[in-house]
Order: sequence, then C-alpha cells, then structure tokens
Amino acid sequence: MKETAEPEKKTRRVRSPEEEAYLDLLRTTDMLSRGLVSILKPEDISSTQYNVLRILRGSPDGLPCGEIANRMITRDPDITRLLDRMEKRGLIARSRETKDRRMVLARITSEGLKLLARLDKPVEEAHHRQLGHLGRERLRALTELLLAARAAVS
Amino acid sequence: MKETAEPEKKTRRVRSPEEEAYLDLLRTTDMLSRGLVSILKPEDISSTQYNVLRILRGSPDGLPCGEIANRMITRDPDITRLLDRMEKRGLIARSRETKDRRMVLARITSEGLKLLARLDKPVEEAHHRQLGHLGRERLRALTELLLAARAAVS
DNA sequence: TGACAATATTCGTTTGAACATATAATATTA
DNA sequence: TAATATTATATGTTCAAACGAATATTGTCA
Repeated sequence: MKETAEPEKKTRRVRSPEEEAYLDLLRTTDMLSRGLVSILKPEDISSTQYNVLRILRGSPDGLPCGEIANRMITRDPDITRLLDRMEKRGLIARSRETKDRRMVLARITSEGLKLLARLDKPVEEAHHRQLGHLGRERLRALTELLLAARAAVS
Repeated sequence: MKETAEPEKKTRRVRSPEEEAYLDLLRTTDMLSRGLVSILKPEDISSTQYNVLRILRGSPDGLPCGEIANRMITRDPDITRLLDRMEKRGLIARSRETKDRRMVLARITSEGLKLLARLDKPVEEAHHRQLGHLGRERLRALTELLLAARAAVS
C-alpha cells in the first residue's frame, strides 16, 4: 500500500498565527535592517551607534547616560563603553552636570551632527525604496498594528 | 519677546511614514525577541542556533551547509563554525553525501529534537501571551502587510 | 552625621557576528 | 586530461553584545 499525496516524513508542524506573525516580523525587520546597515557602512558606523546619535540629536541639551541606557534597554556599563567608542571618534562629548554632579550628560558633537546630516538623505531614500510602495494607508495600518502588538507587554 | 508654546531648541524632525513604520518594526521585533531569548536562555541556546534547529527539524533528511547559509543569509565559513558549536553539543550531526561527495548534510539529532520539544510549549505560550490579544483578524492583517512590505526587494 | 540610594565607571570574561583569505575535495565541462 | 566551478572547511582578525562584580562619587534622608 502506497501513500499518495501525503508528504513523506516531513513532520507536519502547524504554526499558530501568532508564531507566523512573529516570524514574518523577524524576516521583514532583518531584510530592512540589512538595507540600512549597508548605508551606514560607508560611514563606518553601526546601527547601534546610529541609533544613539539619533537619540542625542533629538535632545540637544544632552542626556544622562542612564537615560540612554533606558531607551536602548541596555545595561549601564555597556552604554559606557559604547559612548567611549563614540567619544573617541568625536561623535559625542560628555560633560558632568553641575546641579547633580553624579550625572554625566552625553551630547552629540557638530562632528556627529555632520555625520547624521550626510546620512539623512540616503537613509530617507532607502526607507522610501523599501516601504514606499505600500502607500500611506497601509503604512498607517502597519504602524497601528505594531503599536497594538507592543501594547500587551507595557 | 518671549516664545510661548514653541519647543525651545529641539530640532523639529519630521519623520516619514516609512521611517515611522521601520522604527516601529524595530521596536516591536526587539521587544518580542527579548521575550523569546529569555525562554531559550535556560536551555543555553541562542536564537540563531534555535533557528537552525527549527530549519533542520523541517528537513529530516538533512540539508547541505550551503543551503542553511542561504536561508540564514550568512557566509559559509560562519555557518561552518556555527554548526561546529552545535555539533560539539550534540544537537546536530554532519555526514558527507554519497552522490555528491562535496556536500555535507547537516541533520538534527534526537538530542536536538528533544531540546526543541522541550521548548515547543513555552515558545508557543510566549507567542500567545505576546500576540494573542491581537486576535485572528489583526494577526492575519499584520502578516499580510509584512509580506507586502518584503515584496519590494524580492 | 551616618546609612543608603543613585549614577557612572572600570575591569574582566565569554560569546558570537562579520569579514577576508586560503585550502581540500570533488564535479563539471571544454 | 586540463581547466574551472562548487562545496565545505580551516584560520585569523576585529568588533561588539551581554553578563557579573566592584568602585568612586555624589545626593538624599532618617
């Protein structure tokens, strides 16, 4: 007796819709990230460092290191070293606060701002190339779904 | 003359909907991944290794290393080392193919299968905890949007 | 004041990702 | 057969993520 259309040995795994969505998220993010990284690469900057620069550009008065650590969900000692590298390259500067002298404020330097400025257009173009074809409507829908997805934890 | 409601120095950056969506993708994937990693951690396995095991479970006859490299979008030498580690732990086995003796097939071992089996339920539960509240309809919508998002490149 | 909390740092470790280069073994094809 | 392509491996390097543990400095509060 011979089986016909049944797939041979291949374990039949049924994926839940949740898992399916998660895997799709991974695939999509991975794909898009690679595109971004390839743009950052010529400037010899990692997406992590790029992220820090973006955060600091949004806070011209500087941010305490701990605050950066919070936003990146990274431990303080690791942020310190990350900032070390960036400071060594002149992308950021650190200065101790006068009021609360425990705090050290990290600020983006003009060097860092220039780097970001060079990247702004290419990054924007990449995003448009990668996601622009979805159109406003679907982008909005996507953003809202993602927001809803994150709502569970927080 | 004093400014009133205008935000002080803060550079006003307008984000494109594409960028907004991308950042939301990053945030969401990051958040969900952390949840998964915390589940894999007790078994002392990285999400990369977990991924390989899942791939291999889906191909009980084994896969050539290059094929794994393709699916992971990783260089061959790096896959070799990844498989080295996994083989050392007894999670996978490698054997040279008889037909084309250049190829080496990687197979998941019963050890590896057992590990996956231990993880199946917790992983499934985590996914449900994290995304279940979206409901079928929105999960489907999300999956479809992500598929569409990836369509641009391929 | 003294005890404690908060902030950032220093140090050390392990692990893996990413990249380059070279080589061995085998297939394929001119 | 000779030249070339394919598949996997071996090595070596650099960089950064992640974790643990300890310390210095300063602020806060009983």
